[in-house]
Amino acid sequence: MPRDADEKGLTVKKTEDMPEWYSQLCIKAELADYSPVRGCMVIRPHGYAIWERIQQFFDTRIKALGVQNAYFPMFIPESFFKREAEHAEGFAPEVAWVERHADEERLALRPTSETIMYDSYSRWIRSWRDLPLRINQWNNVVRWEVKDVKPFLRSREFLWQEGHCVYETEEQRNKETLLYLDEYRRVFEELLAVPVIKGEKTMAERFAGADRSYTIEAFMPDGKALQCGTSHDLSQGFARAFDIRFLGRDEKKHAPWQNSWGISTRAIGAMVMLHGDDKGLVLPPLAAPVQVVIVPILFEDTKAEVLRGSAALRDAFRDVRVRLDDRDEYSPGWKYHDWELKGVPLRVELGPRDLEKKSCVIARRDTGKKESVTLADAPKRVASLLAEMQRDMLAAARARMEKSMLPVSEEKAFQAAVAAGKMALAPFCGKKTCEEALRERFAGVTSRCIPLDGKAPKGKCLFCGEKALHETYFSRAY
RNA sequence: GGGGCUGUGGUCUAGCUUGGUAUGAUACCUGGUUCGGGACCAGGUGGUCGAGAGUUCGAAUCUCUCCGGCCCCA
Repeated sequence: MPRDADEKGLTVKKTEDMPEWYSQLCIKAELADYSPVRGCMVIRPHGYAIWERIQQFFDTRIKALGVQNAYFPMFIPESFFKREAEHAEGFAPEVAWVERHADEERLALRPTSETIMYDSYSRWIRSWRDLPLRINQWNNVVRWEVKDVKPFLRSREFLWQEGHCVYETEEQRNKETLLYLDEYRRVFEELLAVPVIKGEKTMAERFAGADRSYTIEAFMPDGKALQCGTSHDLSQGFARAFDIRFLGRDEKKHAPWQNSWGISTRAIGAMVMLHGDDKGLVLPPLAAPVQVVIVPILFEDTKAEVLRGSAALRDAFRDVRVRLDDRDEYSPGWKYHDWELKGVPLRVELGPRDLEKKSCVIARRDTGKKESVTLADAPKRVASLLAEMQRDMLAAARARMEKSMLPVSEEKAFQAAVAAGKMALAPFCGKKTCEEALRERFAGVTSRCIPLDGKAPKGKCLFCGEKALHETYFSRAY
């Protein structure tokens, strides 16, 4: 695609060509780069630092809930993979295989690790005293996607965490599955400022091998939903297939209850697409690797003082992640553009005029507003602006999302809503066959979730006329 | 599965119809000058023209094969 070569910044507007805008943004903001292998990406330091923010936030939370980290192999024997029939069938189209010799069993590159982990679990679990077992791993998985590959949103290999817990009782399991889902909500809303809907997946969208799948769904500005995290109540098929049993308090053998849950680097994609603008990335302060950048305005005669003042300011901002950009080879304007492209939440400008007034200028990335603050007040003001920006970004995104959610009660309104890039909330019977028929009629539209805080449905299923079980969200999706 | 477009220094690109050893911009390096919203001047580094074969005195250019990328249809 021809681009203006002299444009270091984005050459398309977000509203004009969002797929192109998104790809350019990921590359030019140095979050990611292409790789020699189609469908795979390189995560560059700026992108990886955001992933580390996510890891740190979530890892701290789950450890407080009693989860331990571990690591399992990325190669899974085919025989393991096939033990749970529904699971094997569900993942079959996107599994990549390693085959070395004809007489050796081939190995799957894990698309998810239920099978290899549960094989170990069967040896580790003997009695009810071994439960609950709560293990998480931060790892990579491979899903051989063929179409619409994009940095972060869909790639053949991606990073994620997968938690796999085993419980004595169904009640405890059910309760915790939802607890992890709520932790995901916190990652997205509190850290990434991405509002989400918590819900249950319909039968057609359920994880292969689960009795119930829960999801958090975000809504992107191009009218597509993005599944951001899932938490599954697994069927006891896994326990049976991998022979996980425990001796209960009643001195009898029981099959335990399990869940699995995951979020991936896709979270970065959601944040980029939701908050980015025509100037580049906009990072919510808590997720930003650098929260404040100080740009000194250097003139020959005042250079030394301004640099000294800038360094003093940097030291005064010791409670935030701050960077002093004292590079000599770029003009201040060039640096503004560069840091805006990279999404740094606050920029502090310090020049001779400011220094004379014992003040500095603070500019907000999300609103573009600038204000002059005394040097003495700057650290406090920076802290409060960061907190404000974090809140405002979530509130603004939530307001936009709510405008995109539309309850409908007849098929015509449904069609109009999804065509207009909205998320339609419709009464639905929940049947797999009904949903499959619906996908034929409305190309690209799928059920997103049954909201957990939803009301009882009014009337019949919008698509087949049978009894409606739930109000359900539908839209196009990534 | 069918059809179309495309591949030239890191990036974007001219040249291809009509064959003569590659144009410009940007980036990068050096020096100078500048710096309150992408400064400027001078010099410089960097290309087996996607790969292979063929035609020709001579191929980025013509022919064939292969490989990659993008788009449309089923």
